Amino acid sequence: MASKPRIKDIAALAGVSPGTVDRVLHGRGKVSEASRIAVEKVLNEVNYTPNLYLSSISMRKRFRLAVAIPECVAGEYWEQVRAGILRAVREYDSIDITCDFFHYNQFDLFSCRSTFERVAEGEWDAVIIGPTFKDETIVLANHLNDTRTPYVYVDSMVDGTSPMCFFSADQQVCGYLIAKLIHQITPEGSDYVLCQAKRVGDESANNTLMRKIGFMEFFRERGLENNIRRLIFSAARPEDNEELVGDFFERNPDIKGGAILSSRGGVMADYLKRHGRSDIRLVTLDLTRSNIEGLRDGGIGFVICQRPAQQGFSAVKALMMNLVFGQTMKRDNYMPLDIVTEENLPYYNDLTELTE
Amino acid sequence: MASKPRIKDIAALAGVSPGTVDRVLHGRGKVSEASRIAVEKVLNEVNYTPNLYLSSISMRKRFRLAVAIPECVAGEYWEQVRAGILRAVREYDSIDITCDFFHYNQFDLFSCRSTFERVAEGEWDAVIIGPTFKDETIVLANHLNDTRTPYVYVDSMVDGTSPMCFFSADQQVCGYLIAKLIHQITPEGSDYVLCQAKRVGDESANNTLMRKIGFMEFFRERGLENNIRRLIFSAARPEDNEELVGDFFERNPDIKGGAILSSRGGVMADYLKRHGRSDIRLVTLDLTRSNIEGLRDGGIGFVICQRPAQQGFSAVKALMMNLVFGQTMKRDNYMPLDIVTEENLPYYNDLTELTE
DNA sequence: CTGTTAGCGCTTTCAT
DNA sequence: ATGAAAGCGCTAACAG
Repeated sequence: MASKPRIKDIAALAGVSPGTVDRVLHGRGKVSEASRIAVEKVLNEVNYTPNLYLSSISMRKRFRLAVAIPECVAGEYWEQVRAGILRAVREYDSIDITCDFFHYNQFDLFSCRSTFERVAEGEWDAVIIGPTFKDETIVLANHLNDTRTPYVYVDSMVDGTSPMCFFSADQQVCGYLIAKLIHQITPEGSDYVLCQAKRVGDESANNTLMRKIGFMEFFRERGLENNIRRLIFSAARPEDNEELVGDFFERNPDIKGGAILSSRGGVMADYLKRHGRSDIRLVTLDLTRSNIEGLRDGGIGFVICQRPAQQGFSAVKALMMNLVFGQTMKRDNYMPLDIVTEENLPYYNDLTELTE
Repeated sequence: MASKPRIKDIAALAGVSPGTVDRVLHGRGKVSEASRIAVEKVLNEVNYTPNLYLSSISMRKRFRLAVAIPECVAGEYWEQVRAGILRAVREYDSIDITCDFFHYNQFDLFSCRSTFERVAEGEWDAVIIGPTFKDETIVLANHLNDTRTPYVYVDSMVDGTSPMCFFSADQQVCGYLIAKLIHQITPEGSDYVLCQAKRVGDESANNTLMRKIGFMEFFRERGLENNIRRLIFSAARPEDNEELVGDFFERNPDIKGGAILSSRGGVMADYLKRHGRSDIRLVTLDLTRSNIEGLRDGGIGFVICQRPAQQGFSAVKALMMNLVFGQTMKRDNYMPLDIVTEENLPYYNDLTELTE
């Protein structure tokens, strides 16, 4: 057999018609025991793999995706998720997919609620959700369960729901890793500051919490938890920090390292730079525009990247694999936590990766 | 227009037949000026994208790939490249691709030469090359140029040839990064050892050279080049190292960090572990089985990963995009240099990544 | 229950 | 030069 076996070949070998083979393959329609066995016998001998693109075109199917995620600010996290989604949709261009975006204000519960309600009103073949508010997500998830619409999460899992799968990073490990890195690049006996951006709902609260747990775990293991200071700063209005943060560092002269367990590291880096505190090393999260700048000018030592674009890409791919090709994948999918420095930064486009 | 426009739709709009549209789209056959303009006008208005899988099946094309790479040892670099290639072939299962592997002994020039000759004898639609010996690669590349067979490199570029593209990591940056990491995790004023595995041809020589340049560059920038010691050890026969390496560390008591600019870090880690020298931190290359072990038990601090599986995957994808879909991509493709620690290791399967 | 047939979108051949 | 028609592999509707 030079080329790949086709349904027609299998039919001939089994002494039945192509129609029957199709029925056996997909378990649809009625097939006599005898034919089924004959076909299955042949299938076991030849390694048949269907041409899935042909199959999807023959079925004349269209796929309507809804994407419910926070608003996308240029150069920030969710825009990268969105870019990954769009890339995947383009990659599956041969399949008739359309993709409707529903963005909500991640700092506004009511915005999330009404957006999710609009999503629930539509008819979708599948939904991608970027969860921020737990309760609203559960409502939407329940609705999708009722209507038997598959859905997947990006960025985080929401307990008490049953998505087809989710794409996220292990946040506790993320926090632990940040702690380890900041500890490694500072002198023995330093103090550390754990900075938290004041803005409420900046991230899915649970994610930040898990990161903090991992972060503290590292220092506790080493009996260094007393070297950790806390600082709450304003991401929305950096000018408010001048006094606040200035006071803080004056009172804590031994601080040599800082961690920001959100994507707002750039704000701190900027402050330190303006005040000539290049002795304080920072580690933060996500390759946002301002963090990239911080890496480049040395204000930030390491950035941990959760591959947002790949999360979006994978979400679409997982749904397509399931809807079109009937394939299932494991539910829990953790992205690598990329450690990005000034040196390897140029190669982490997170988008070119997906071209492969 | 609810659904995607088809050739038939375009034909109708332009007042010609589907056959003519196809001719215009692909510039094949003869088409009158008038029809061409009419069709192009419509094409500019509707955003036509062909269903490429359908197209490739209609053309009844088959693609035969040859893959000429070093022998694959389980758990080592080239096996991961191979896994990525196989994954991609499976992903493009709907296209009729076959893939023949030709493995050579990367330590044996004659093995490489005769293997490449066998590749040159075959008829291929495209070839993937993992170069080790420069001259033999050039011979093969020239032959492929003559027969107008597209080829791509994985692992490294070979100057003086013109592949369709290559997938590699920037080796100089890689060396620089290793230097930076080892410097960061060791106390101020340490000495460092740059270890080199004795085995000839262990890597494409040029790769190792570039890494060394990057490595030294880092220390030179900081005026620390005199803190670098050199050590040549045996990767093939670890037992030879007992005395050799033991002597070395006795004569150089201030060494606190070591770099191995090949994938053989595990051998050194093993030595240090057996001799209770957990104070010496190591950084090395590639997620081989033994390096993974070293990361896990703490003998190795960081491993830099060049994403071999993704290189293989991308190589196939690039060729398919070109052969089947007529798309071209940029020639130079640098993989990210992943910094792997004990913590993020579990998420760097490098294969699950490709599932996306 | 099952074989036959028409059709999916794209390409190619063959008359015209 | 160009339209009509057949074919690629797969599915679905329709007879029987």
